[in-house]
Parts: sequence; C-alpha cells; structure tokens
Amino acid sequence: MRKITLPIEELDFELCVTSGQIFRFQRFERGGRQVWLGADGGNVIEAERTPEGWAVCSRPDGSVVERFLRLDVSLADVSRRVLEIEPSLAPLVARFPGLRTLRQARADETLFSFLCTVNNNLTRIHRLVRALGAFGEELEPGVFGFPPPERIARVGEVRLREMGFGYRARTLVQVAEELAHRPTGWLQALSEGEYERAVSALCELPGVGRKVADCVCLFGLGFDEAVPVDTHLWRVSVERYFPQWRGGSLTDKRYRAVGDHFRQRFGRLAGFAHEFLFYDSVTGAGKRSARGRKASPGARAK
DNA sequence: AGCGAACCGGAC
DNA sequence: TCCGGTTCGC
Repeated sequence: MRKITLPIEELDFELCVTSGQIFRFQRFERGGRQVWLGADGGNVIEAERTPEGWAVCSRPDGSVVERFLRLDVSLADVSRRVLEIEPSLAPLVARFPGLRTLRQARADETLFSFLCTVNNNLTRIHRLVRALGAFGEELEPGVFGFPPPERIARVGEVRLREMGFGYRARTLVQVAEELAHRPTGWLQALSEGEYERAVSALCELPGVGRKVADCVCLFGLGFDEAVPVDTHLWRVSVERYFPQWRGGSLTDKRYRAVGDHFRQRFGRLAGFAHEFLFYDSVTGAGKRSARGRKASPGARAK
C-alpha cells in the first residue's frame, strides 16, 4: 500500500473532512496512533498527521485517494490564480491552507448525504449521515461503505423516521426508489455530460433543489463550476458582491446570479474559490461581521 | 415573479 | 429559537 505525504499547504486532511463537504470521516485510535478513517466507495481511506504534513493512503485500491483528494490539482496553483483574480481574498486563503474540494467516488452517497442537510444543523447532519452509512457493508471495524439505494429503499420511511430523520425520511426513500428503478450508473453518468444538464436532471428528483443539486455536482460528479449557495454563502455573497440585496431573500433568480458571478469571475476555479468564502462564513470572521451588521446581539428586544 | 410558511427534531 | 432547503400556496 502506497502512502502519500503532502505538506500542510497542499492538504489539511482534517479540515477537508470536517468542513461540510462529507460527513462520515472520524478520528480513530489504531495501534496507539490517532488516524482519520472513512470510506470512499468500497475503499477505506486513512490519514495521519505527521511532522511533514499529512500522510494519506487508501485500501484495498491504493489509487482512489488521489482522486478523492483531487491530487491532480495543485492547491498552490489554485490559490495563486484565485488571488490574481481577487486579491482581497488573501486573508481567507491564508486562514485555511490545505482546504481542498473533495470528490466522492459514489455520487449517490453525496446525494443522500446532502438530502440529510436540508434545513438542518451540522451536529445532527453528522449523526444522520453516519446512521445512514451504517446500513452499508462494514469494510473495517467502524468503517462502513455507503449502502446502495436499494438498501435505503428497503429500510423504509417508517424506520428512518423512528431513527430521527424527520420529514427527510420520505424524500430519502423516494429518491432511493427512483435511483433503484433507473439503469445502474445513471447518476454517475451525469458527470460525462454538461453541468447544466446534470443540475436539471438532479432537480427532477423529489426533494432535490438547486443547492443539493450543486453539492452533488461539485462533491460527487466533479463539476468544478458548481457553486452551492447555502445560507452561509448567500450571506457572505450579499455582503461582498450584492449589497443591493441586503435584507432580501434568496430567490431562484438570485441563486443563479450568485453562481454565475463566481463562474464569470473564477471560471473553472469557482468550486475551489467558493470554499474559502463558505468556510470563513461558517466559522470565523465572516460570520461575526455578518451578525454584527445585523444590529445588536446584545439588545435583542424583550 | 417574488415572498412567506410549513416541515421533523435536535442543538444552541 | 434557529437551523448548511424544498415545496407549496398566495
């Protein structure tokens, strides 16, 4: 099994798997060492912090980790080009070195995962996606390959509701049945066509709107021009690029405009570039400043 | 077209 | 009370 070591500027593995792109990686203790473990399709991916950076590998297929982490892309190169286009992003790029856009081997895992994120909070999202994953095959102790759609369909809405999925139980099962009825590889094949085509195909599925479709396009199908506009990216985009929409709501048209803005500006780098703004908005200064502007956390009315 | 409300259930 | 949205009805 081949181990790849990357400097932190090229890869911060922990950041990548905890920044809301995927939800099932966890820290384990193996032989006295702290390692991150998770599944990508039928393979296990392992990562360990070293003095040099991060050491990563996959098994049994040792090559999948390169695709999963998009190691064909040089993050130094991406950062340099993004900053040429928009120098004011420098503080964000500097704040999150090693933040990569991932690509999962199975787009159906991406789809079911992001169906769990709908109107939900991150803590519960992790719990639900992991619970779904546990219906899959156990590849190694505690590490599960994601179940196929047929399996999710068989679990059924009632059981999922009992497990706390709420109204997402219904759409999960509906989508699972829909996928099970289509030819094998239908979803995966969308990556061969055009981005717009993939978006509209995904939006046909019950419970899938623009945002979930874009997440599947970016993290599952490898469309780098996809820009998922969630509430965080919406807020930061309004502040930075569309101040005239301050206080307004995210309509279909505006969703489109935000994505187009990123695509015009960053082209194929849009997916990577948005990640810095998104994660800053989730965690750090972006969140605080957006709040601060919204008037008086300390003076909430009665 | 654009806006608001409901939706499961658990964090905060 | 608020969610990392989607859908439905004005």
